[in-house]
Amino acid sequence: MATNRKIRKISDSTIHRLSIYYRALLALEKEGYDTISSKELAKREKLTPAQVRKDLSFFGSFGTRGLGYPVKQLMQEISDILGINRAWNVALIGVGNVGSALVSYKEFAKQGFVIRLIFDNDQRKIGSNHKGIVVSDIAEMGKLIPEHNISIAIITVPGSAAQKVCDGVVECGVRAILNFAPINLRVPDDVYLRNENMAIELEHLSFLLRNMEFGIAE
Amino acid sequence: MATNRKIRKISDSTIHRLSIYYRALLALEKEGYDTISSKELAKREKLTPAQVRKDLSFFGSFGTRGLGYPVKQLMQEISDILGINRAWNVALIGVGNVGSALVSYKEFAKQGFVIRLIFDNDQRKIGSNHKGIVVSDIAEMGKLIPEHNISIAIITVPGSAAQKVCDGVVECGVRAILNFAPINLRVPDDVYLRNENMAIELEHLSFLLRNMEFGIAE
DNA sequence: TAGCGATTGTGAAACCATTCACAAATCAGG
DNA sequence: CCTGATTTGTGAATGGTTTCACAATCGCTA
Ligand SMILES: NC(=O)c1ccc[n+]([C@@H]2O[C@H](COP(=O)([O-])OP(=O)(O)OC[C@H]3O[C@@H](n4cnc5c(N)ncnc54)[C@H](O)[C@@H]3O)[C@@H](O)[C@H]2O)c1
Ligand SMILES: NC(=O)c1ccc[n+]([C@@H]2O[C@H](COP(=O)([O-])OP(=O)(O)OC[C@H]3O[C@@H](n4cnc5c(N)ncnc54)[C@H](O)[C@@H]3O)[C@@H](O)[C@H]2O)c1
Repeated sequence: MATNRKIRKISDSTIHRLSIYYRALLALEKEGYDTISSKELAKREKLTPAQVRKDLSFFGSFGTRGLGYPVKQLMQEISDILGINRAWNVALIGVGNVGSALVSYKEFAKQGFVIRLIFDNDQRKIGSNHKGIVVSDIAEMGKLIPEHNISIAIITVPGSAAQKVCDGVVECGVRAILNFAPINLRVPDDVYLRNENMAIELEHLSFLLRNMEFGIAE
Repeated sequence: MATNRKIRKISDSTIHRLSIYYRALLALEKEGYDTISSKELAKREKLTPAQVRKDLSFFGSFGTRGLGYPVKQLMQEISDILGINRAWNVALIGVGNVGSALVSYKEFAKQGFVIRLIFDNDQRKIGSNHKGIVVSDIAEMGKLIPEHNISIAIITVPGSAAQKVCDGVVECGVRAILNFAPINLRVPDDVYLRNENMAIELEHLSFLLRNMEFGIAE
């Protein structure tokens, strides 16, 4: 099992690529592959075979020399590693444009990320029903989050409210946050924070376009 | 000027941090700061002073020794570098849950990313009005995208349609794509592609939570 | 205008991630 | 059961990014 292996430090890029491998394997399984070599997997995802092997080797030896990796088994291993072989209870705070889109996205639940609670501070929204979930008052967070065993909070409130909301969910014992507000949230060291910042991605594209003509991007 | 400097290769991380510096400077300006030291800027964004200085030094010498960086001027320099000192015409393809959220987000336009065209292939949506923009038939892309001088395409169609849509916008001459579909798009080498994959971020959090108990994350 | 304290800008060092290269292992076919 | 073709798993080499450390520079004050 990959779970009780002693691991020192896995880089963010490796974790990111594990997600990519998982998606590739899903497709390969559908296409009827039983095994896949690092060479072919790498080709599909525009990576190198060595990188695929090195990434996987941090967690164990899942392949068969001369043959490759068994597709189904490797999927199982990666979902063990990523922790997506189980359900996580998720709370979403701020059911506006982005929040509504996320709530109605069925793939998350299929993947094990189940939105159990929705919070807002707008009286017109509190009590309304979103895909079967009644929107709760943000003031109820302290009671409801521990009750529902929430592991992950998704923050989709305006930037001006995000830090306060973040402090609130941390206070409730949530240790993992996905933040959509375009600000740098301050969290304690033992809380995991990931940011989804669409403006930064657009700015990156803008940089690339802007500098194309100067020959920066090789 | 930062624009006509000879630059070899700037790392993705540096570009990402430039966006972060820009946001920090916006806040600092509001708070009334005239100058800011790399030390304080780093502290605010949980980075190191050396990193701030090194990042900026790739593009020029914007600071004053003994004093720090002039806030307003540095903002100007960074927006020159990132190319956000101008407007970019953007097309959005797929006006579903995510697409609608993006269209109604006013901050993008304020930042210079102006959505000029919206495409869909759903007859019920074509012709409807989203924030003043009439949704066009995807079949019109070849005509409208060149006409409107579109630089960036945002793809918010289901994964199954994304590659085809992507090929279409590339065909129209678009060189920068922001993709929300959870698949690895294939684009020619001279097309810039950035992915916004929310599931991968959730999986990263799941990994961290999953492995917390085994002492991986130091 | 000289001296002090602060802070930049930048080579060099340290660190981390990726790629290389090959021994070890397995499969398949006779 | 042996042989050749294949592919893994992994130390070592390479390449890239971050941090260190300090000379150079500037503002300020007297
Ligand atoms: N809409 C987009 O396309 C987009 C793009 C990039 C980033 N973002 C960011 O995502 C976040 C959400 O954007 P949006 O467009 O959905 O905004 P929105 O205004 O549509 O929704 C925000 C929601 O949060 C609620 N809210 C506000 N303060 C709250 C508080 N203190 N406690 C609980 N709920 C509160 C509001 O009632 C509202 O329902 C913002 O930070 C925005 O900057 C949005
Ligand atoms: N909704 C979310 O919260 C969420 C989260 C993560 C990822 N995503 C991804 O973002 C993308 C969009 O998600 P969504 O929830 O907005 O989906 P959606 O079904 O609500 O919207 C998709 C839109 O694309 C249009 N479309 C479909 N095929 C098209 C084609 N060939 N040409 C033009 N338009 C076409 C549809 O008519 C629809 O309007 C998907 O790839 C999804 O996987 C969504």
